[in-house]
Amino acid sequence: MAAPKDPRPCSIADTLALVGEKYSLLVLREVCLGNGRFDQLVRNIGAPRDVLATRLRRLVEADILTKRLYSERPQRFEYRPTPAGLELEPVLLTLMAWGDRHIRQDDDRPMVVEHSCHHELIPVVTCAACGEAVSHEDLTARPQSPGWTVTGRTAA
Amino acid sequence: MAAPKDPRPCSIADTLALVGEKYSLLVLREVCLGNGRFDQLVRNIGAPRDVLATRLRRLVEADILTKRLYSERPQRFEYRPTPAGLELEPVLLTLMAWGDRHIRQDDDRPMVVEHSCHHELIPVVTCAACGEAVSHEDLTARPQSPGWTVTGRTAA
DNA sequence: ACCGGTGAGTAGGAAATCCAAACTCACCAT
DNA sequence: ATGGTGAGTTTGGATTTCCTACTCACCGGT
Repeated sequence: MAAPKDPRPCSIADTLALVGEKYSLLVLREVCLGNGRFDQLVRNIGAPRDVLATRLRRLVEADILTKRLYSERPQRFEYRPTPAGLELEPVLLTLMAWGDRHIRQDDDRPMVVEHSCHHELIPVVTCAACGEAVSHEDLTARPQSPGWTVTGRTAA
Repeated sequence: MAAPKDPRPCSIADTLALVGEKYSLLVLREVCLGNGRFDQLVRNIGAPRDVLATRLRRLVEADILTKRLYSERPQRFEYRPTPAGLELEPVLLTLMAWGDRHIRQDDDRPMVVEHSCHHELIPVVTCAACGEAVSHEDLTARPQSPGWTVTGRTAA
């Protein structure tokens, strides 16, 4: 799992090293929906139990999930998202919206999320500073470390 | 890659089936930065060449990338994002911001993205209808198909 | 006490993937 | 002729994943 060659330093790569393995983001989906028990996860995700156990260990270790005891006598645990885990929910929402748009262009979406404003949630990524929706042409990459060669719109 | 058991229908899972394999999103990162040539990708990502070739084929097939000829006589290709591919850029930005916040709490970010408003881009996911930043407590999941049991805040 | 059921995993070997390095093929430069 | 580059493919071995079955602890009914 270490560097095969010398990939460049990148927070995207580092984040994916934590949550980019198969099923990890689906675990987060379930846990955000409140389905945090092992057998629920197995059923809803369809992952092998051993892989799931491994993912859960890593996600707890990365402080994305916490393991909560919900029954003392037969020790039973439930996984819940930490604040850091909840901050990944926007990633899930954006992925879901993309799939809804590009994979099922018909209206057979398997789930709809409603916002507290009583409209269906259509997530839009905006710039915190100006509030505008972000589009590719408005972005300029500014590498902070050497090794980042960018051929496109790059500031000096 | 088919259903191992009966995972529930989900656009997150379907999208991850396209871009969730190892390196796929890093390929998209490079391509969005303008580094679309094979050897650049190998160097910048650090992936084995055969795996990269497989990923590129799948991403082209999924209409996330296109293969463009940039030199006739020695046939040379370059990969570029399609409109659908560009719509995944917000996912990358959100992952990057998460990593910057939670993995490197210090200020040694490897890259900063600047928005056309001349401020550093801090991506925020908002609701298209009301414009508010999305937070977990404001969301209600509304399953559209059977098989979705949600224990948390679910509308009837 | 016994039987079946549930929840949370572990064990084991087959199947699929991944990895690194070497190789190909087509072209250009010296 | 030799060397170099770009875009991959091949090869063979190391890792992971997958899936079924098993364990262990407990509970509920009879």
